[in-house]
Amino acid sequence: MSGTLNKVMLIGHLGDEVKMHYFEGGGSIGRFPLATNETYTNRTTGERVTNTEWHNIVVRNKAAEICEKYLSKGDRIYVEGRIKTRQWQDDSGNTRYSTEIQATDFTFLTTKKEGQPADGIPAKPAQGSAQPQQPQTSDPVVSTPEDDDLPF
Amino acid sequence: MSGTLNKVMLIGHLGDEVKMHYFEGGGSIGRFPLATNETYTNRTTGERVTNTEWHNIVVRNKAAEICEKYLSKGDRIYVEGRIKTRQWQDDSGNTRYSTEIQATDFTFLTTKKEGQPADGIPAKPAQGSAQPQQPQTSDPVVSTPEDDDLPF
Amino acid sequence: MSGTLNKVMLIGHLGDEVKMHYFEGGGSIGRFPLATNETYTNRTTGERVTNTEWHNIVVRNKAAEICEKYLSKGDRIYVEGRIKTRQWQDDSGNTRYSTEIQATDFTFLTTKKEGQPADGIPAKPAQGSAQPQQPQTSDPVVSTPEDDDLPF
Amino acid sequence: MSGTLNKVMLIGHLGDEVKMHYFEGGGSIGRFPLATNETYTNRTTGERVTNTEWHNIVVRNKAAEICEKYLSKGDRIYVEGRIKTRQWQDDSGNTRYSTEIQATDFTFLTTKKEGQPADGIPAKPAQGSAQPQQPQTSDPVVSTPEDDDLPF
DNA sequence: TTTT
DNA sequence: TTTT
Repeated sequence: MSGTLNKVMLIGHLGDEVKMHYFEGGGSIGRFPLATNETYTNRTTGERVTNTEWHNIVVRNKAAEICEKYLSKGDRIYVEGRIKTRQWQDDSGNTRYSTEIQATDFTFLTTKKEGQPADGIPAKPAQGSAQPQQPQTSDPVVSTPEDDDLPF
Repeated sequence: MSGTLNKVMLIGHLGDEVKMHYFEGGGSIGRFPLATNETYTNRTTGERVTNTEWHNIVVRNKAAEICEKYLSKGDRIYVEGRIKTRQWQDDSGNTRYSTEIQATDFTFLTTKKEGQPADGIPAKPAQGSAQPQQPQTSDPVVSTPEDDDLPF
Repeated sequence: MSGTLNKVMLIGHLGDEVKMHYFEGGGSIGRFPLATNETYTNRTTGERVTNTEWHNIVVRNKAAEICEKYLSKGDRIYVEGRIKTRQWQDDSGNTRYSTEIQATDFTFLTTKKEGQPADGIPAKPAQGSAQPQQPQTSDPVVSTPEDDDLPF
Repeated sequence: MSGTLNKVMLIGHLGDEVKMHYFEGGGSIGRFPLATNETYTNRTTGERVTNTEWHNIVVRNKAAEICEKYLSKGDRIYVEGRIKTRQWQDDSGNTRYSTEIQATDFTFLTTKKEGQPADGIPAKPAQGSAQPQQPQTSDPVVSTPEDDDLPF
């Protein structure tokens, strides 16, 4: 069942700090809002209008901790991931939907001042492999291994 | 205001027919649900589980009419677009959110039997340009020109 | 060192069979040409012209073996990867360049007839992880783990 | 003729200034090298190695002029486009290949100091459409209209 | 030839 | 060398 693709690529600015949530089993999840902009030119008035789109970014485990450590409100980041719409029942019994971007890769685009890794963070955290005698290639982007996903 | 990117790329199957809506000014909009799949292997039980993600695709004007004409429920399509979350107030006065994919490009991936264009639809419909003496390059994908967007 | 992105996404048809090469250490590499098309409308003559672009796809290890097993000349596939230009000296001492697409993910788009996996191939081969009590999420696309890259 | 996709997405730094070339018919072309990085950890020695990949970016017409005006060596940019491999015969009669990225969209990622548009450049230059009474939506990224392509 |  |  497949032959499908669900991919999102965003470049935007953090609208707030990364909010972490830690689980008993040792896992963690980080969330932050990301803003992208779109510009209109109203054909009637000729004025330019900017619309902001907010995306709910979700990162997990080591990647989440890296984000929390190095990202701040206002920073620019490239995020790659997939769209996930969760649904739940509200108090009135209505089905409600919430769409998130589950991040799988990201790259920091804000150049930080001091001894901060900005871009140069330890890529592919926790990929945890050990094949001797061969170089391990890692992306310039930080990838979140599928292996340590949590069950939600 | 910008330096941002809001891009979605999906390959999936139509969950229903394209539903058209025509406007007085001559514009039109088409909507259809698109399914992408994700596969889990439950680590405890070892069984494989498939989750389906549904995306609300929105196409406009000529592109919408092409989709309505050539796409059917079950067909596979590549869709490129941007994420747009609209909000409105429900009857109880709560703010509700609905996330759509506003398609900017697409390619039909289902091979149709008869004299149907399947892939070979007239690309870049209504791009409406006329620069003489030079070949017009057009993408293999159908692009929806920004110019004929409607105000919503 | 980074903050960069090198990503290629292709949908095309195989121009030939997957050619495998096996290494002593147990690794393997598969290569095949992939065709994408672009359509021109010549503005002077009004005739439509199709240009074909050929991409050199390179897949490694388990992913290569899956490709060899299930892909044939003419099949359609989605390939995600990165651009890599290798250079070498030709017989005349000139520097020559060859650009390849090193595949990191792919999805088969040709629906196969019989009991062939077509889409439903065992995703994420060899990701080889073992974290108990949690479901392993895997993409609908087949990912080639970075860990088993070979040194070239 | 199609159902194919040829898409490249890069974030990198300019290795040199934008080199312009103007044609008699009024068209223009801009070229610049773009660097992306990839990081290895050599499994034997444990040392981290950075490999740089150079991409030949080609931009046309108004987009080229915007690039020349606002981009400098070292600047970071997001480039979207397609892969195009050109071939020609060298002096020895050998067929030689050169792979370029024909840019279709881009976004400046370097924040400029002074009154420079950096990100806020006039998007969608020369899209040249005139549909009254409706807002024109334009991407945050600069798009190069297909219409003014030149015949090479 | 870029960047960190 | 693919596909429509």
